[in-house]
Amino acid sequence: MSLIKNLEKDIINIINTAGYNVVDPMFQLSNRPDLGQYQINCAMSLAKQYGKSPRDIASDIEKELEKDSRFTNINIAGPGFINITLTNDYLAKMLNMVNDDIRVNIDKKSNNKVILDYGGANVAKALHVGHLRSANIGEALKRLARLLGYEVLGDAHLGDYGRPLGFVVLEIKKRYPDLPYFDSSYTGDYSEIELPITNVDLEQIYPYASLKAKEDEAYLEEGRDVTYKIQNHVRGYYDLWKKIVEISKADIKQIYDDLNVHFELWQGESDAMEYMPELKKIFEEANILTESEGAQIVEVKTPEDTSPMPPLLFIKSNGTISYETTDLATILERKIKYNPDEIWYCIDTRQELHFAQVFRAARLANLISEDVNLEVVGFGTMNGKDGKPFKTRDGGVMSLKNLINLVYEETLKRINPATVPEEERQSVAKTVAIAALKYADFLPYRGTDYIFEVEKFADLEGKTGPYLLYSVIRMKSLLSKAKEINYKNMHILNSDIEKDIALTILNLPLILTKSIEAKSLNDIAEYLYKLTSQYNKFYNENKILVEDNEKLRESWLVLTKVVYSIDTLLLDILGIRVPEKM
RNA sequence: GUCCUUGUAACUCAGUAGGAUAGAGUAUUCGCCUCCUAAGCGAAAAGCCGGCAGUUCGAAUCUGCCCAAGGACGCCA
Repeated sequence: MSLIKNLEKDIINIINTAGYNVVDPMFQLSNRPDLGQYQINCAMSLAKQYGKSPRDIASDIEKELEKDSRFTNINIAGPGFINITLTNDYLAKMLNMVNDDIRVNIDKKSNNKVILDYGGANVAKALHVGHLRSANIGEALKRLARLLGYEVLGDAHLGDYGRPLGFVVLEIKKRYPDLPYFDSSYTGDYSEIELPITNVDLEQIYPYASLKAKEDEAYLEEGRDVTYKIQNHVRGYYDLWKKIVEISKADIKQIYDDLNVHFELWQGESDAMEYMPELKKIFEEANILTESEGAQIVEVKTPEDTSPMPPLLFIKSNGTISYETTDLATILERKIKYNPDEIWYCIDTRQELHFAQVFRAARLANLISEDVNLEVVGFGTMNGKDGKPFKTRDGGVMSLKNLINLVYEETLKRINPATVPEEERQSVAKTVAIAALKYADFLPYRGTDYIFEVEKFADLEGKTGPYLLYSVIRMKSLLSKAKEINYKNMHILNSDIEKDIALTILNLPLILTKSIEAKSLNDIAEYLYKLTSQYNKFYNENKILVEDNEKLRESWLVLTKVVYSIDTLLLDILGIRVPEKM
């Protein structure tokens, strides 16, 4: 158990000794630092329970607290707030423990096995700015969960199936009718064929084809036929589809690599297809399929529902399957292959109803054990300044590549030539640019929509990714200059700002716990800024390396080292890389 | 129409298991580099927390109604 949680436990015991039974003492960092470091707020709520005045209760608790040598400056304020402060010695002692082993500042949460579905990339379709959110949050959530004890498998769950891909293949057929893929007499090996199409072409073909399908009935019909051929593994068509997936996947992987987003599993929707027969059997045996308007559906509405809950379309009236069914097959696939305790879906909140239907159908069919937690981790939409989903000036969606490039141009201008060698400028600028993007995306709570502005992401000063990188690099540089100095122990916390830093450090476990419970990273992003800016203030006020008082210098170096290690730990959780210099 | 989400400083956002004086960044104004990276530090100014009522010792936070914006609501994924 972490130091801060232990402290809380001790305080519960003290309150019990004072004669009051309490589960949550409401022990927290004070928002009135002038009165004390921490506050205990339970006296007011205990008042009703015990029929006494809150101040009397606070006074009883105060008497017990005073017996504990770790606390000082205990006082009661207002209706019954108890303010306490830790002694300097005790605070320094705790910081030494964190310095010795950072694990005393982290609480494990669970050792459940989780499959985390994030990314949301579609084959042959450019990643756009909205994909940043899923990739970012998903990856960070995975890293956070692992730190707190979970075993997590990240799955890209590629959109590689369905009619859009049929249209892409159709359009390629229109443009390159002589390709052997469309020659039924061709008997050679398709894998040896050079396709005259790059990912850039695919990204252009996709919107063209889907627009044309909307306007042209005959084209639509042809597209359906091609889709059917792909899904039934018709030679040539199926092979071309595989080739497209391959080309597109390589490109998608490259961008994810740049973003420091890595998947353990690169399953696609198509991989779940082999589980369809078994899925159908399970649903038939569960006897929950009914026919409606020519389709096979599962009624998932319950009498308690007050909100819209349409039936799940298991098999569409034209005999094809819906993406609800694909998601159900994927649950089955995951159960068989990985047997997880939980499956988390990091998806746009607009898809929540869809997943609610899928989860209900899975429960009705007893597809997966009742103990397995199926959970949606929804994130908000990136909107433009008009409050509508973000579009570029020409009405298109801005690609993630373009956004990265835009920010890159800004960071490149600011790389310090005195510290970064010429040959490293570009790679450093890219790392800084991506840090700026990712951090800006983490700051708002995941569930709410937020307004996308290029200027916000390209901002390099203030509460930004570059600020954090700059500060961490400065700490690292300082520590490397202190290599010759033997520093091991924190002896003294000399000033208010040093104590503030110490308190922030000790509060880390609460932030991590809150973050994993909310499955949001904004508290971690906020905490990083708080800790780092407190440190920068301290850094600005003191000249550490030239300090004559050795005990003080040693303490300052320990403080620097602890802040540095927490910063690097948290940046790594957010999937933000730190360059050597900038 | 039904349901969900949101409304906090000029802008973008935190804060919502009720707690003391509502925070941050940006933008604005003013200070700080002979010394560990100034992408830094400090200061000032900026608010009827959408509105009205209620619950409570105490409400940005909970409840009700209203106003405004966005989203979802069976054969696209």
